Amino acid sequence: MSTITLRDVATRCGVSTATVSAVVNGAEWVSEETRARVQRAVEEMGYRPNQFARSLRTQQGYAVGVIVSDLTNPFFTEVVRSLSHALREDGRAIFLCDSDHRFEVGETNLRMLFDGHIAGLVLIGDSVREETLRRYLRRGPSLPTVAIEREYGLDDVSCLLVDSERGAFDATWHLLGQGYQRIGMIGGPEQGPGSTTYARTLRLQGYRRALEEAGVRYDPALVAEGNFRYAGGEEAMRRLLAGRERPDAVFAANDMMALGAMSVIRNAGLRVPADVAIVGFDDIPIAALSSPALTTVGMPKTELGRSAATLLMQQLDGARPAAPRRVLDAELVVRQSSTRWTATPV
Amino acid sequence: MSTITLRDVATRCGVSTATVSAVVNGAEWVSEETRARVQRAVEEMGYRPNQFARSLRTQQGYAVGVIVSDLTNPFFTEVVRSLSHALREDGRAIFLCDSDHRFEVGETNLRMLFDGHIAGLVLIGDSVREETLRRYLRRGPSLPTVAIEREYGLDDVSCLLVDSERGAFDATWHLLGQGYQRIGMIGGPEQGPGSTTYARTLRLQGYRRALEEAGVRYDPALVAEGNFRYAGGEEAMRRLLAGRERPDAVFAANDMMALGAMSVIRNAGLRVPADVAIVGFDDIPIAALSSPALTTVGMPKTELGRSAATLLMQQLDGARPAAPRRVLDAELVVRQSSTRWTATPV
DNA sequence: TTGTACGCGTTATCAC
DNA sequence: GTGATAACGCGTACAA
Repeated sequence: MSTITLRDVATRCGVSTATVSAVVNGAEWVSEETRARVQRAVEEMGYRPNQFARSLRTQQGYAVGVIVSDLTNPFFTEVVRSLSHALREDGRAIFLCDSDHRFEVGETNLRMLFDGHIAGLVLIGDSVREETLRRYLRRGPSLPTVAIEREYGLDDVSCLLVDSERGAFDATWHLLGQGYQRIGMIGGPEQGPGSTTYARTLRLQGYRRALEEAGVRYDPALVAEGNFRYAGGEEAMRRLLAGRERPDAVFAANDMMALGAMSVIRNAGLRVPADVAIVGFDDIPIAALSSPALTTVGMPKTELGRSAATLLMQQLDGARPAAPRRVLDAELVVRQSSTRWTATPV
Repeated sequence: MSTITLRDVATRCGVSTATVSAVVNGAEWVSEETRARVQRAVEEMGYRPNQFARSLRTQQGYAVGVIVSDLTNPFFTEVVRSLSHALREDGRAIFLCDSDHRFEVGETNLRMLFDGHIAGLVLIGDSVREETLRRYLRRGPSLPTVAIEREYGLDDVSCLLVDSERGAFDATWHLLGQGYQRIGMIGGPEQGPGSTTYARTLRLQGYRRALEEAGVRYDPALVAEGNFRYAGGEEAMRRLLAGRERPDAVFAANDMMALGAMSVIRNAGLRVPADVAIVGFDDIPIAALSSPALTTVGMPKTELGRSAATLLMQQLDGARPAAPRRVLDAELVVRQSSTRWTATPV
């Protein structure tokens, strides 16, 4: 019942541990004959290499650390899902951490991951301050790292981003096209976690650019700060409704907040989209299910996960990434929550 | 830049590695004075124990493996969140795997986890066949294992369950009380992954018991098989609607399916709850947001995660668990999707 | 109360 | 082609 070691296989085959190790790791220099013999023994005895011993020796882990800012947000789980799928194919395990939108938690996670000697790191969302990450990364030979939706000014971190500016522009433009006049926005937090995501900055910019191009004056009173969570959307929407002149449309920087806003609007006795239109961002599965169905900007979630895995694996294979910064596209998905003049759904 | 080892700290303090090790691991026998000195050196030098070396030596990992059957289902993420939170407090990392409702994937995951030498295992949902689990568990000294919502007939696996029978009974009874006559059900899969969850069996039983106690004949034609996913709910509902006499209420074995069913109902031009009422199970966050808001049976998600962590940690501390089987309660949450006679929401 | 020395299972560097 | 053997960093008998 005790575990089978390299040595066990070696003695059984009458070869040395070095040889077995070579076979297991696919080294070139073993004769075809012994290779076959060893391979068979490995199978028969059910030998599995001890990762601890291996990692201790090679000074390099095999698991990939992943820190995600909110496991509760379907956008993130979708990305994680696709990421973990791709990584599994490569035989890599995932240390998953949820930073819960808090830097302290994210940084605790980071410490745990480094203590566990991971092979690579994927940061999804805004879980860790740049300064902290830099400190950790400096400690050793550069750790393959990929950031999703957050740009770090560190050479050896490849960033996987989405052109949210364009998406936000499209969303706002669409609202303008529907005839809405006072278009508000619920943005991300202006400080702390989330504030430095690619998403926050660009979605605000896109919104402003659309207004500008349409010749609509930008009114700061129509922009409320959220926190990318449902409750934050509710709160922000309440502030917006309490304002002097309420908006007749709202673009929220993500779907969770959009849904929160929607509930507040309806609880206030207003109708979506007749009284207030609403557009979100991400296209999480619920967006299509809410009622009215939520117009939103679709993020390439699966693609994000898959690309991150690819980027990471390239780095793991020793290649300094050719393009350490990659930008994907987002696409507007029009549903009922923003189409004023069409019939209400059945 | 090279890593600091136990020995570095030892020489710096002029003590032996054994002493440092003792301090780090909180052994009793070190004098207060040296302890302080060592502790300070540890801090100053930024020493971090090498987990690989430690685990290699102790033959025991520090990470906990978690296999969840569907990361896309908010019920599971909620449980994982709470679990990982509790485990982080204990300084344990989590290897998270998504089995995607497929045994092959789940079992691949299991293999990876065992290769990684985890300290404990948590199975959420139905990811792994009992037979497979038994095989793995037999291989070594018993690995602390907790199963959530799935009962395994293995001595050293503690099972954390929810009394779904009662919840399902309540749900069905509630529908009967609302005056619905032909109450259908969308259940879990009858074979393969999901079929052996606690949830599937008990929710069906509760449904049947309620009918029975109310003196309503059980009609197999009103029960459709689903797969715990949104699409499965849609499909099952389509079959139900295509039946000779359509149900006027449907109890779905989880919320994802309930939501799928709801969309099919509405697309068929029927109204919820006027024409067909619907009740789900789990009380995932979307349930409250859908429109009409979904009546459902609330699972103690946070509690499940937390309890699993506790159970696991007890086992990790060497205690054979007192109650290897623990059953929590579920509670009916009545919302609009099942209340025929009340006004429709604003 | 502290130090010495060995072994955990691998991989890498030699010498054969 | 293959086999000894020395690390990798830590925990822990056991001796002092």
